Amino acid sequence: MQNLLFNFISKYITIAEEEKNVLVSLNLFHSVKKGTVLLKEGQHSKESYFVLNGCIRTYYILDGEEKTTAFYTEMDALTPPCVINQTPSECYISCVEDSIILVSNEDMSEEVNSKFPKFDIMCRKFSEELLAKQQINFDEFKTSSPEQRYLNLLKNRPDLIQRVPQHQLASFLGIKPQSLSRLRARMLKKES
Amino acid sequence: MQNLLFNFISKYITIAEEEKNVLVSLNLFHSVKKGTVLLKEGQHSKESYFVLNGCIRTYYILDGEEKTTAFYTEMDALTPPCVINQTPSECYISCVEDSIILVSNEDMSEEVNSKFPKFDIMCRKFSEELLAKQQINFDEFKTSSPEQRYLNLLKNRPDLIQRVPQHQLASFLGIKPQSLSRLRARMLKKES
DNA sequence: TTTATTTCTTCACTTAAGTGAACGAGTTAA
DNA sequence: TTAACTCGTTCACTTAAGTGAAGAAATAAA
Repeated sequence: MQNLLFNFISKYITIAEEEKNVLVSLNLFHSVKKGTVLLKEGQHSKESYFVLNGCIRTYYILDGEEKTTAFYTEMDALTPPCVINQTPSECYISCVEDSIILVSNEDMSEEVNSKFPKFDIMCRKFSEELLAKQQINFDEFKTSSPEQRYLNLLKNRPDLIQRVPQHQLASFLGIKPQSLSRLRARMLKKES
Repeated sequence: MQNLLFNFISKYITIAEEEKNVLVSLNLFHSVKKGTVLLKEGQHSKESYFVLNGCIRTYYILDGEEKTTAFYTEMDALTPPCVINQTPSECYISCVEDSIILVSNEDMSEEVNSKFPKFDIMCRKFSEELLAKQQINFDEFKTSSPEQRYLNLLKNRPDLIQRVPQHQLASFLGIKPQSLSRLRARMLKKES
């Protein structure tokens, strides 16, 4: 499991054995059960997450309704807005599946950065990459209809459609579960 | 005009006179006319923009139709995805109004970073902030209807509604110009 | 196993966005 | 000044998403 992390890091920087040991000594790995809520609205948090295995999701509760905004799966990283802004959280984070995640908090990352300066460089590269990815995602979402979004998802993250409950998927696509059902029925008809 | 930039930078780091001079010597300021296209689909670019005054927008052309995804106004910064990914651009950038913008390219920023190391720190802080802002924006967009998005815009960026053509605004809100007209008519009725 | 509960689908109906066309107001060009 | 164009609005019509209810299927709990 740790090798997954080191492979990931190697994409950005070269990492020595002793540096690996620094990371291991921090005890970052956590195993969390499906349904566990990692962050609730109103909470203060300094934690960032990195998914090694499984799936977590972010959502809001607006007018008593869950609005899912993102799914994070293998090798996805997530720093909730409330951590960066140092404000109480407006969103929830929970586990869609039993997952193995890496949890780091800001105080810790300062410690890592001092023992392991290259880590800082990696973080910057990584966050630049994230920013671009997010921008593209946003643009794609804005410029397409629910149906196109569903087709995009089928193409880019087909696994999600299998592993995530439909009503969460629907909300992720910006529609109600009933509309997603209809949309799928419509598409099947067209095919035949 | 340069003071606008220095004030902005001061929010992130303290900046000395000599450092200001390094920046000024780079000749970053450009004055661009309304309608000027700064970036076209297919182009390669290493340029980032910072708006001191005026308004620029990013858009895509899909099926011959313009899809506006963002407006950047005073003190907004923009690094197009193609610059980060080093791929040909998929989007266009053009000036909505006569504007004064700061144009920097990647080679230059390396030079700045070496002469002026604190700049790097600023960039990281700034890009973290951007990432969080973008995330919140995205979440807000996803969790609301066109009407709510319009109300949000009225609250958060009322100036945009005045300074930007309706059909660009509509596409920014994810709808057609006709629908925006209708939506506004509907809201006026409700008020009375 | 049986009972709840959650999840997904379907239906009828309402509401809002998409489409194509037409019109007037304002701007630009000839 | 006239003609061409762009822009915003309105209209009638189509299409798709929202809503509330109901039922089937799968999952979890007793």
